[in-house]
Amino acid sequence: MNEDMSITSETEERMTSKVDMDSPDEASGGDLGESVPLKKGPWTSAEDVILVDYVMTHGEGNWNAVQRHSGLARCGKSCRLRWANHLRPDLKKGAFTPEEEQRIVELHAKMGNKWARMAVELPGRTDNEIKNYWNTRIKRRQRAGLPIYPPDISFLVSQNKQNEELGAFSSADAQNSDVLGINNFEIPAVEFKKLELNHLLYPPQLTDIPARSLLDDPVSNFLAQGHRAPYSSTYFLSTTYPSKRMRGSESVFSGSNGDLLNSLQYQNDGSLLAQPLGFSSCSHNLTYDDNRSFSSVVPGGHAYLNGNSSSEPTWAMKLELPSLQNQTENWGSPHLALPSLDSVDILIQSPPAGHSESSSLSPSNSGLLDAVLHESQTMKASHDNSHQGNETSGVAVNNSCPDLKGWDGHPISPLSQFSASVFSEYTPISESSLHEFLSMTTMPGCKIKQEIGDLAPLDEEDDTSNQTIFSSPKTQHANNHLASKDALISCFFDDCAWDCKQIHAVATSSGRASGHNSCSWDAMSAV
DNA sequence: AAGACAGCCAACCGCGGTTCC
DNA sequence: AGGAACCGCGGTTGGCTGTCT
Repeated sequence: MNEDMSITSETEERMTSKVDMDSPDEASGGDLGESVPLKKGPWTSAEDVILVDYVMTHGEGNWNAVQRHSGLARCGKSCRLRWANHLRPDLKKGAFTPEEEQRIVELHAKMGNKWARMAVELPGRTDNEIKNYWNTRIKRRQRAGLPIYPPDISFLVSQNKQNEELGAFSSADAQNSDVLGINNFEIPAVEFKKLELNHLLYPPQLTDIPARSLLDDPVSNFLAQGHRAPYSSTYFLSTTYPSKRMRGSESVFSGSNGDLLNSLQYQNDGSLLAQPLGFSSCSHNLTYDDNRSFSSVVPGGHAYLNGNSSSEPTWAMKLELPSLQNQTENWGSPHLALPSLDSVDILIQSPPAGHSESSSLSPSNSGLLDAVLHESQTMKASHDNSHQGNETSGVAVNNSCPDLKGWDGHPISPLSQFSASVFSEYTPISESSLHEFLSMTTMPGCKIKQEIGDLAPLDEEDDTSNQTIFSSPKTQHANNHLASKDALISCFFDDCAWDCKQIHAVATSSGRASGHNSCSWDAMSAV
């Protein structure tokens, strides 16, 4: 279908093609002759053949030369896009599989709107595809009032966030640990320096605990659960369990959210070992009310808005969104009104700047030690405030959305509420913390764009070996050149080629892994 | 049957980073 | 050093299609 739609007939070309000489991009990128207007609109099969022929001959890159050398009346940018999104031989066609969808959710939780990076993790898929999928999905879910992420992913993200924060402080500003109240945990700082979502410090059993189970008896269930959440994926089992990182009795929740979590530790065999660690740096408390449900008392928490308890991970956010800044007062308002869907979108995509900054500051990131110090002080103040008045603010938050729905439409679980709450750990809602927030938004270094990949690229062997098949267009070309051009072109327009491409992708991957790079595309096409 | 609406997707646009001269 | 060219990314647009009313 995609191929059919993207390759227009000549008749359609006449109808839809248009010429735009005014585009500044083409003016800058196109080195064409004065008389050759650049075409826009859908590509024709003839143009595709020309482009494929050119790429197979000259390789990828230097896209503006395509027009010069092949006569294709397309700007370089358009050529690159066409190749990357439709003509590359390794592209996977068809709808996303459930596994891919799950992966996208996880990756988005980890990376935010880093479509290109996500595409690297999803072999055969393009950033455009993923982006379109996500945008559609997000709109649908928002419209339905559902959270963006399933509770277990929210939970993972929230824990990762805590680890990130601790990592930042433990290594970059260890002397400020007293500010955080972190005094007596002995986890080596190195564990925090390299954290990313894939390397969470707890085993899958814990990630898979159905959030709902906590509703009945949070503590005992939390300690004893071994069954799986409905959304738990094999991905978690295969990629998020860094056994080599699990030393004996390491803290599972190396973050700082609440005494319960702080008290949980895992042994190497995955069994829980309850041991209070005695640190609690966060500004909210976990409470266990008469309704036998957890409530996370936080000074703020936009994650609750619109029922989106599973907020966007903060490190995925950009900080320089004017619209976000405009939301500040609403966050600080003691009588929060539920935002419109549009504003929720903004909120989902852009949590409070101060918050984002918090999570963005890792030792490997930008070196903004000042910012770290500043936030240390902020956290200290927030911590103090939480002891003074978090009860009231927390109740307000928890009562503000009585009919929250979970990922699958079920009432939101207390665990996911907790997960959402920890995102908002330093989100201002009280007057004092609002001031902190406002001060953070104007502090130096506030315009950092947080990118998780930049934070934790240090331990890449897991990711690259497990997930990345086509790591880059350049390397892809190195494989492509092995293939016969004719066979390749025939595959492009052959409905049966899809499976070949998948096989090719797998074979290419395994070939690389084993040091065999000579997987022939011809051979695969013949399968 | 037909119009409205939403979903989907290809393509475009603008911007920022990098490289080249 | 600085400007131009190139490249890639993320956001947005517009057209097609399917579904609903």
